[in-house]
Amino acid sequence: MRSSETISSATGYLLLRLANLASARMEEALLPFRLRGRDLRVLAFVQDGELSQRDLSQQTGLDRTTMVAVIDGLERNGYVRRERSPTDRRKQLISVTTDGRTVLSEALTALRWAEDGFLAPLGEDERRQLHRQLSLLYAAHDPRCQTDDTSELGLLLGSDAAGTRHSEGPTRHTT
Amino acid sequence: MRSSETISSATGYLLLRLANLASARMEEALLPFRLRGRDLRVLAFVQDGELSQRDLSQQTGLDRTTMVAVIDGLERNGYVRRERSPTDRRKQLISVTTDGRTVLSEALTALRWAEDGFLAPLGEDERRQLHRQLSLLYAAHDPRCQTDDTSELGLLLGSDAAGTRHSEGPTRHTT
DNA sequence: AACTGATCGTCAGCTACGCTGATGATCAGT
DNA sequence: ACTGATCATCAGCGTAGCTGACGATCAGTT
Repeated sequence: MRSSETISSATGYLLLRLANLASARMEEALLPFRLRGRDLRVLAFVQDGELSQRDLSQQTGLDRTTMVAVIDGLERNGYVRRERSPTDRRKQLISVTTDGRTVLSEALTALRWAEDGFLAPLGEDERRQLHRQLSLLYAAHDPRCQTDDTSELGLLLGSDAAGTRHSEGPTRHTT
Repeated sequence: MRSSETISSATGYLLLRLANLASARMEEALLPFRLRGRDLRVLAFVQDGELSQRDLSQQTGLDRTTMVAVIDGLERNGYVRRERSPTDRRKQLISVTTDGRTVLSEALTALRWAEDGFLAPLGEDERRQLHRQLSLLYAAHDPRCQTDDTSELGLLLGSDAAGTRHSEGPTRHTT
């Protein structure tokens, strides 16, 4: 048995390597827009309404401190604006500018091109299937999409258990 | 139209975020083995035969300089050995130790546990489908997995073309 | 045998990322 | 007015990956 096959055939491994490759392509596609991947990610959510940086952090999954830098960049390029919330002056409400809206739209299009290229090896149906499975999995894992009762805890325990208490499973006696 | 839906529904986006989540779990699962994700990745390929660090770099997709550090770590833990090739004394042939073999096997098992947990939200069939699509896509993109006759060149051109010529697509006049 | 160009491993140094912890400003409740 | 919590921000840490350079070694040429 070749162990490389063992690991190459692991779904998680495939996921990671493919994400790497896809990421490279996407970054490349976004280059001319002066946007990094995470910038677009944030920008896309900004357009949904007047959100605070905190909100954006949670929605995008980025760290709150990272968000500062991202917004800085977007603001420097004139894609978004910072405004203190009138009701809660601690918050910075982030709003997209017309420039930002334009760039977002163009960048998303460019991204789709890149994505299409990346997924080209798959047929129409396979692509749809892939998208569906990924969506399901993402919905199940993203804390943002959880119904409040099941809550993060339940799922974490449910699936993490395999990882955390693997003292029952494969153990490693730290020599 | 909410643009967050636009980007959240992008397959590439899902791929990236899921890879992030999966990666965190896998790293966590490997913790007790004193292995990082990339360590295991390398270790798995080491077992395939006596490969040079150069070979490993290409196979795993890691940088040649990164490989030095990875091998250093693996060697420090006694999982692999460095030996100069007798036929080409520039090369370092990396071979796995019995300790390394044991750890690899255990770690792979732990990884499967974690993976199962992560994929739990999907049904049996969905999981299989997902794995299949990912495999296909990976095979199409990874230069290493190409059948030797078609050769790296052919498929690279075949699939890269769609991504490379996106200059035909939406362009951005760098003002 | 000497010379040239290429290859391999290694190292120093740079850049970028994400995170922790602390700080000042602000809010909500008492 | 006081206390505790929340928000944005900043400094700093550790890590990852990459570039560029270097010595050692190989293959081919003369």
